Amino acid sequence: MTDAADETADDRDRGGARSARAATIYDVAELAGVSHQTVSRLLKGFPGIRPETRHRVEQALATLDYRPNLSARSLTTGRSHRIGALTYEIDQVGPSRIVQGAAAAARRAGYVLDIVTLDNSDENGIEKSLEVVNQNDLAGIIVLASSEEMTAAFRRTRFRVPSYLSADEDGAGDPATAPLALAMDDLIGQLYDLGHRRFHHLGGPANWVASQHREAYYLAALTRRGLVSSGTSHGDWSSAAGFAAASELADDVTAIISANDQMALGALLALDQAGRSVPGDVSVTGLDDIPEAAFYNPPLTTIHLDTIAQGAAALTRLLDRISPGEFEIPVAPPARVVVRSSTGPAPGR
Amino acid sequence: MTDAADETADDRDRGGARSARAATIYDVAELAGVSHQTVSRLLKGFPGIRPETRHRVEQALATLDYRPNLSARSLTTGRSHRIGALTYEIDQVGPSRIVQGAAAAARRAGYVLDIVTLDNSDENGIEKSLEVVNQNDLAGIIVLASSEEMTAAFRRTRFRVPSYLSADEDGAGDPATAPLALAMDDLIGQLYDLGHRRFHHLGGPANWVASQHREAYYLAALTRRGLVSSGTSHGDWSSAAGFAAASELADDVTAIISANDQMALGALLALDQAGRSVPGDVSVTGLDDIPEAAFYNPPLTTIHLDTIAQGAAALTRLLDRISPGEFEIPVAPPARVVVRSSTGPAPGR
DNA sequence: ATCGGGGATGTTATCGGTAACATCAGGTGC
DNA sequence: GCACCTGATGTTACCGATAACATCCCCGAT
Repeated sequence: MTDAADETADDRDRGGARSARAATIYDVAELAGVSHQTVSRLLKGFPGIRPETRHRVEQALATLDYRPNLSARSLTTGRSHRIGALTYEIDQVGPSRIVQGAAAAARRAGYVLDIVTLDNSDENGIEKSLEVVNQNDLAGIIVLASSEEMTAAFRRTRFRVPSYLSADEDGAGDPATAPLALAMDDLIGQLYDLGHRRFHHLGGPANWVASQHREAYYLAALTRRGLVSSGTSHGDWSSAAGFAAASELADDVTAIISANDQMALGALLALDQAGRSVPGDVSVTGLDDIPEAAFYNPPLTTIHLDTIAQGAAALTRLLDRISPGEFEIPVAPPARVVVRSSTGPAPGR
Repeated sequence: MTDAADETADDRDRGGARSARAATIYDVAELAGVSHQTVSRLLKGFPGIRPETRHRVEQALATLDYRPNLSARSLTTGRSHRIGALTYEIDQVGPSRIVQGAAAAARRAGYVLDIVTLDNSDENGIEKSLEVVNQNDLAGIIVLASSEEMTAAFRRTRFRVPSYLSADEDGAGDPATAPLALAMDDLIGQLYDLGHRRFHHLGGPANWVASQHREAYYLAALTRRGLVSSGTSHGDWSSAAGFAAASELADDVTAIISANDQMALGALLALDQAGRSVPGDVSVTGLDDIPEAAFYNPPLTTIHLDTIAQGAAALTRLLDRISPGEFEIPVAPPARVVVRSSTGPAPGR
């Protein structure tokens, strides 16, 4: 017996309880003494209905506790209100907040998200998952976190509904214009001004679009200052990966730029165990600004991203594709550097 | 323009592309020269079809790339394959993994999860959300993280489909038998053996069922040993709350038992800033064993919970209610104590 | 040769909505 | 006073599947 699955006996009784059969517009029509079409019209907000008739129908609606049958509705209208969302690793804080934002945006627009989590370990999971979402009758398909493989599979697949491939939390990937690139440049610039010259990057998985963008921004910011990166270690976004990477760091590196906060946490611990002080000997930065980052020890300097807003924006773009012009695409606040205590002057300055 | 919403021009082209109209069983039937019913039978695995006919139909199926219209199917069968899931705060690691487990279990059984995230700030959000899920035609409704208010609202509501109220990650709440209670007793016992006598609890929100259970287990474990708790500080599961609570801790407390790992992280930082060493002066424990907990500084002693399995188990119980006997309810591995470096002998021992 | 039976397949009704068209009553114009 | 228009409402068809019932055909038993 599992904890989560547990319940009181009371629950059990209530859980099974339910009304016999849901009322249809025909039931309502009969009770109100009108035709089912009149009911349908009223439900759709059609204006030309006599006040008295309207009242009778509304009464009947309430009496029978009418709820529309969505299957029937989407059968006739030919469009459902479900959106298929593909994502990796929903338990990672970044992606999960993106999903949260997307789900909220969908709900506001009267849609629901059908979330399909991809299993990292499954080789042909992508194709299979794309197949699954494509089978169901969806209003649209959105990919919220993408790898190279995902991108390729997505391009190959012919979807029968509008689809949208979000480039993860990073964006266009253009180091000159992407908001995150600007923030990254700002971050590197601040460290440069503090005297740092040897930088190392803790990247995400090499095949993730987000990793690629983040690394590109990092490299661009270095190049702009005439610096060459000490190297990039690719991890899997986990603290364990950050720990491992930081354990075998070159001695001359004074600044570690991590592609997310969790890996930075691992790096923090590895450095501490190696007897190197942060920020005395090495400065460490994160990316995302998850809520915990402010409570790492030392509190983490990072780049704040509004992932919820990004998820909402991505979903709204899909909605715009489903019914153009109907939705206003929100502008997310730009990424910004948050300076805390994990960064400081380069040693010897 | 938001990062997440961004894409290459290439995406844009493909995104809009889609086939004109999906093939129906009638299209397939016509192409194969049979009746639509024959197609339907074949799709349902009806055995009595001549091999030659079967072949023709399968050919047509493939040619037209047939996909069933789920709306039509659930309209006739009278049952959908969507499950409404209500949860708080999907960005918290614990709940989000529960959702992940539930979603995976649902998908395996051929259902999809329609996730509704409750807004904490919204006072009557619960009623409204219950209303929303109850409106849609769902196969079942599950509540994955519950507060007292949620529990009450759930009991008041008359659902038209099977419903299930998971008692969050904790379970029955019986301090004598719940697996988590056993682990908590083990944890307290180990600290007791290390000489700790003054314990303080960092609890979750007072109205959360999970908080109540966790605190009850904590108190029961103390009582069993003739101890009295120094007190409970109720936080909102966040590191910030843990930080605040630990900042005003009584001097004689030597062990802080947090109800989740994030709050423990906050406590760790607060103690460090107050000049109290962990575990030299104070021992700190978490709960959940999120992946990052092993990389806190010091690495956190905590109770490992398989939240993904719990989510799957909870969902399977709902499925069992939807179609009894068809699903096997998995048994999740029990909770267990994971000793790391944030705990040690009480000072002066 | 005829009838019965059962396997393979076809026909029709149905689910609960929406859309298109039909009807009906009352008021207006001439 | 009658044709006509229009606003309110009713009727019918249809979406794409499944279920129930009907039919057809072939084969063996009598």
